[in-house]
Amino acid sequence: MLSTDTLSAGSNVANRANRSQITRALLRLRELILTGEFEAGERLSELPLVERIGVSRTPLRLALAALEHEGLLRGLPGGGYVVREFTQADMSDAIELRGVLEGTAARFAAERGVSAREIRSMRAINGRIERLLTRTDYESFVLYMNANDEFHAKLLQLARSPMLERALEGITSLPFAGPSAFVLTEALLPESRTILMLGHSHHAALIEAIERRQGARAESVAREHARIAVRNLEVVTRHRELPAAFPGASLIALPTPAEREPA
Amino acid sequence: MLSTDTLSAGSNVANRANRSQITRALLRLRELILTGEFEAGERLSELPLVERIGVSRTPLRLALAALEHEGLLRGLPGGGYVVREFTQADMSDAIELRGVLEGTAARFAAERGVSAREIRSMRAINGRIERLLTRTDYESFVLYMNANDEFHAKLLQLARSPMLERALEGITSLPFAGPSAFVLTEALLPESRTILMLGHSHHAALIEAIERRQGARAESVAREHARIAVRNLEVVTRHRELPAAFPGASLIALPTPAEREPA
DNA sequence: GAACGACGCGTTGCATGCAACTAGTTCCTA
DNA sequence: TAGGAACTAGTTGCATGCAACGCGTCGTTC
Repeated sequence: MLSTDTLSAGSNVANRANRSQITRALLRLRELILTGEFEAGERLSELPLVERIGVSRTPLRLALAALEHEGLLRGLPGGGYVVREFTQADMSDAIELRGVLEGTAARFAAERGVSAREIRSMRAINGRIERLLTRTDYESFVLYMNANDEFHAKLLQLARSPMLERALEGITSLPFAGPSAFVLTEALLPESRTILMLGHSHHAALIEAIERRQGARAESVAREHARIAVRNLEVVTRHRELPAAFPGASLIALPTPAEREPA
Repeated sequence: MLSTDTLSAGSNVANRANRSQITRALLRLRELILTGEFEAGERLSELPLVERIGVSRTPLRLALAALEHEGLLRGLPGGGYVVREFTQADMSDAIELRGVLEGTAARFAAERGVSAREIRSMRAINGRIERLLTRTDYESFVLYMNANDEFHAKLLQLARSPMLERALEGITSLPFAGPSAFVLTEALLPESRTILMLGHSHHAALIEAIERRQGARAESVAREHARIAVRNLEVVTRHRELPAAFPGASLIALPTPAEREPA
């Protein structure tokens, strides 16, 4: 097809940068899904996507399969994929599961022991978070998100368990289940500072529990910490008029049970 | 390739039965890996596999990608796949994680409530398990495995959480992490009956806790239940001369002396 | 003798053509 | 008029050819 000519100059460069057409298709597809470009439940046919994304069917199919494994798509029995939709119960369960797994990470870290150096590193990240709490501009929220993600990544690392990393990755790959999924939405709420400070104190308790090798405490604190996100989810879904909502908000299914399919 | 002619008659029949060449390749590859046909760490090149399995490269690649998501293969940075190897720590962590997630399933079931009918159904399965414990023939062990798998599947179902199902599936897809992974190995041990009876009593406690809506108890019983498998793993790896060992035993990496840590 | 460059082989990534299947529609027949 | 059969459009499944890449080897040159 001729239109690839116009793309190829750019795409071949991005090609090497992105490593492959598969990656390119994966990133673009994920972006399209998460920005609500497709209806929840809409069928994704290959040929239209080929035109839209600019890769051929082979890498596109691999990307679609990857997104199915990731949970954003659902395969149809007769072939083909549809955009998966999530109920609010799905979302809050996913967040609760993140809490369970992060709780296990915290428990492992406490039980297996971490060096004083690593404790200091955690405290340093949490100190950065604390300083960011006093600022209310948009950029500080972005910096907060980064620091928060860093804290959670570091916690996972302290558990020293590749299997746990894999399991947690399977959950946080869902757009609404990550540790910072609701931070930017939260910024719009009046009580946001209170919530963020609560999170900060959870972090501090988590560090202390790990340092003192209190596994059960570390686990339960991490679980409660995740439930902040459950509360945010409930707030956001109650005010569906909020502008940007949150990543993957377009995938939420209408809560009416009558809408459920007979199959 | 000409040899497809000889295969096509048979494979086309199996084709429809297996639903697709991808499924065919997936099942065959998994079988080859788990029976130890490949070395742990061995590179799997596509062309030799095409000859060996009898499907073309396209569905084979899809199957390889699926096995990577499943965790049995590891993708190389330059392309291609190698058979993943697991340390004993990986295996025991995976089992512990199954306990954590099954514990969450048990807690959800207790917190959300299950009908008396479902409690009876669980008791019925556990009753079948109890009756099978008195028999020591091979076939009874197979029946035991089926009933045990059924019990664990039912437990997961009672949690009523698709997200939890997905997360648990990600763990139990590893061959050594499933609830019945070590049953057949265990049959060879002198203390097997004692172990199986312990498992049975765990099941009974689990049912009772769910019935009484004791979430914390249900969770901790399920965790402890999974640790039976950790103990079995330790026994088996200590006696590496055991014949069939367990599914995926060929994937275990030899522990480097540095990894033997003070208990 | 050592180092560097070119060539060849094996490998994966990708694009595309063809076949099979599904669903919807129209037309024919009872 | 109602039911069924055939046709058509759209879709995915699959096989294969080609190109690019990495790597080892061999030859040449300094």
